[in-house]
Amino acid sequence: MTHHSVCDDCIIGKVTKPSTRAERRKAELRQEIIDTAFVCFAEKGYHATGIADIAGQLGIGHGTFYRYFSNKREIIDHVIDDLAARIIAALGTENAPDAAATLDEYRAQIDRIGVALTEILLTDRRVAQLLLFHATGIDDELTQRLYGLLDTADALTAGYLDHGVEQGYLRADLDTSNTARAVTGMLIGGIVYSLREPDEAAIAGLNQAIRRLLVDGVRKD
Amino acid sequence: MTHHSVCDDCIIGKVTKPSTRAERRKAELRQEIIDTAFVCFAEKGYHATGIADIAGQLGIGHGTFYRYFSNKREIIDHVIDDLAARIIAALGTENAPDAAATLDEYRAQIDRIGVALTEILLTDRRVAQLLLFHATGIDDELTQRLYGLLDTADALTAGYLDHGVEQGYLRADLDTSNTARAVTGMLIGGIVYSLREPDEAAIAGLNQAIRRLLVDGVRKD
Amino acid sequence: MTHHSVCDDCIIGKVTKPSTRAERRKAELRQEIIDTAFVCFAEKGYHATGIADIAGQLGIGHGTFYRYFSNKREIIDHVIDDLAARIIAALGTENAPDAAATLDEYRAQIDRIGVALTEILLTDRRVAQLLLFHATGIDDELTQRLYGLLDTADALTAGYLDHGVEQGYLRADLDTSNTARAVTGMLIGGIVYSLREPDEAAIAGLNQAIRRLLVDGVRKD
Amino acid sequence: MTHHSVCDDCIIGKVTKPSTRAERRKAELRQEIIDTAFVCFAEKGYHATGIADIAGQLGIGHGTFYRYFSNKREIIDHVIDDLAARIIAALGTENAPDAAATLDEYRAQIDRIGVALTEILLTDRRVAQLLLFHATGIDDELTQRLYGLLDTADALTAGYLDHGVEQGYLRADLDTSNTARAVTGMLIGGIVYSLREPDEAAIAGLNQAIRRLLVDGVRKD
DNA sequence: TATGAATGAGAGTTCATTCAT
DNA sequence: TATGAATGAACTCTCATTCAT
Repeated sequence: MTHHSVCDDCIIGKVTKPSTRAERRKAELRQEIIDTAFVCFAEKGYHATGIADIAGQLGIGHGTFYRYFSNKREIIDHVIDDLAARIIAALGTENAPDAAATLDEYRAQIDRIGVALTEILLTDRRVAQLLLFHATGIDDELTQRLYGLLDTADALTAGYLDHGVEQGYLRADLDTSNTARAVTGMLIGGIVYSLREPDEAAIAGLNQAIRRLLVDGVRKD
Repeated sequence: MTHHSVCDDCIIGKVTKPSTRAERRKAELRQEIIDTAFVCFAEKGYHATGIADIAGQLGIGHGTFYRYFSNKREIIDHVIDDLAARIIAALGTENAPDAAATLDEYRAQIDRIGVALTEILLTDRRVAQLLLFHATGIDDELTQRLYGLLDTADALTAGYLDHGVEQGYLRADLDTSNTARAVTGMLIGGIVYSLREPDEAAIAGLNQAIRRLLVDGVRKD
Repeated sequence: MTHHSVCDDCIIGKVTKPSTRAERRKAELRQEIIDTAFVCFAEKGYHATGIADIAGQLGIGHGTFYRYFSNKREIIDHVIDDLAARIIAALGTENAPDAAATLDEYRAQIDRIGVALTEILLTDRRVAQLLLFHATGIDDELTQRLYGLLDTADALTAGYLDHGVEQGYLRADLDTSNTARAVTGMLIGGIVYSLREPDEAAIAGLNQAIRRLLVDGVRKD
Repeated sequence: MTHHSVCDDCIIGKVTKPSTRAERRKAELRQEIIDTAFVCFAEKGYHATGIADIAGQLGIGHGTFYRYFSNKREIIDHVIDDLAARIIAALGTENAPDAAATLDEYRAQIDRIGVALTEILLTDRRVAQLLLFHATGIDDELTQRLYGLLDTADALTAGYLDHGVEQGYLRADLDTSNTARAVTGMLIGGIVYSLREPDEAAIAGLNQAIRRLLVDGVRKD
């Protein structure tokens, strides 16, 4: 009854030939359902969204939904999976944690990550909308998965910090994992702020403050 | 249809005489309903909680609920109001932003605030549980109110920072409002972490990292 | 999850005062639902009957049904219970197995029982309709209960036979329990026949044949 | 809308040439569908069995079903037809009603019939399972067909009795048709008993009692 | 011809809300 | 004033049937 053995036909490495046209169409529709569900959940919330809404939006009969997913509950897992994959893909491309060798390079790298994150989330704010507002509190299991995403983010950040410590441009006694958690908190805070405040200048200001806090701290000297 | 003209008999300044005993009893029951709703919402979530659950828990008929509140929707407003008041009360008591005159005193103050916050949220984790997991995504209006709470927190934090800048122990060019937002993010991140991780030592570690980041920054020198 | 602890407010011995009027009305409605369900199930069958049919027939909202029974499945148990009680009441009244002391009296008693049975089932053929046609094959558990009714009937008949053996007007080596089973079979066969053939004379003919078979056997001499 | 013009390619007298191979294959599959439907209906009941179950069990697409039968409803007719044919075949082979010339031969014949019946129904209890539990109450029309089977059984039994009367070893004034109905009732009662009670000795006991009742009656002398 | 993807009528069930008592 | 019986809109899910491939 565990929902997590989800990715039968997941994201990466699909070297398998597109197979028959029927199978391709099936996979397509399946994906379309996930995408539409994502939109509905993000905009109206999980509870306010009925299967009929998703199906109607897509222009399919609502019975069809159940040919692809056996549950309303099941689909949000797939939606979340997709989002996680999307985010990781967006972040992971060009910013390996070992790319920075000096504090200045580190600063530049942080800038790039900030821009990338902002990009994703301004491009489609529904991503954050769903993850932060509508995916919470549905289920213990789903909550655990969200925690897992958080852990991933923490680990990612910690990787950058660890590298900085190794390279010597970050404090040697830095508690990297806890600091990473704090940083993730700031980032998510920034994302929430971006959700309310569409003004890019304002967002840039907050990004700046976060970077500054992260790099220099608030101490005067 | 706006829900916000809520506070007929709100939090502060209830100088109005206790009036008749009947009226007092009524106010009491009203409060009990709010408290019970808080517990139910926090534990099972808003959607999974029925009016009948709240009433049953309290031992009143569920029709009675509608003599005190006209909506299921309405009550969560009051629950949130109560929580906000509780948190502000807990924070505001002894820690005026102007209490710190030096960096050391500031550091000490931050410690006290951290302890106070931890206190509230470890004492009754349902507070955070509700605010962060179950109050989100119910409603646009409620979301706006949560944003309002966030703003309050930001403003509070900004007050401390402004004071520090004025006193000269914080950087003069500090962007206090954006930095405050970043700090609030860290705090909430910490709270979320506390929710999953009941080990007090771990929480203390994260608190420490947050304080350190806030005061010293991550830079080596 | 066993359905059988059914009779909270069952059939016999209701010495408990009718209590409040509200409670009486509630019990009444409950009974009306059972009766209406009986009618619907008997006429259209269990599967073809929707909760909405029962409620509509009764003129209540279909949500109301669920205030009295938690399941569609649950109500047929109560319907069957009621029928069993009705039948037993109808049979048991005046025909104790020890009422017959001679073969002639036995013959007369059998006549009376036959008449009583015919009475019940001609009065409301839906009873047999439901038990024989629509209650079968719904559920393993329900099937077991029907078997139980059959056993009761067998035991009842066996009682009469045992008494006859004791009194000496029936064969001493009679296998009373198996013969009772055979007799029950004949009776049920007769009931089925009555269901199709409303002509009372025809039914009387079959009754006669059954009695004759039972008392004299088919042997010429 | 009458379902009864069923037997396009029925049971008996299929002298029609086997025609093309394709046609033969078609008839085969058609029969396989009927057989599989029989198994499913008998085991899970008509309502609990989906077309997809039958098709899946057989390994064909469930769309294919509709190339052979136009209805879910239609197929049970064919299933019943098949069963009737099977039973009649099993009974009719060697036990012509005119085979018995004396009471002793009659007794022996009854034994043989009892054995044959038991044989059929113990060999595949699903036959009785379906006929007695799952075919009832589906439809008025189907009920009529079951009644027809019953009539056949009655007529068959009546034939034996008539013959006995003619031969003079049965009572001259015997109401053969009604007695036959009673006998059929006993037989069906016995079958039901066999369904619950797999112990062969118990079944033999009941068979014995039925035969005794039939031949000697319960009268002491 | 065989298939299974698509469909939607319709089922059972829940629960916020009303209102007579 | 407090109650809980009554309600029905709304929801999730099933499955017999159709039809393009």
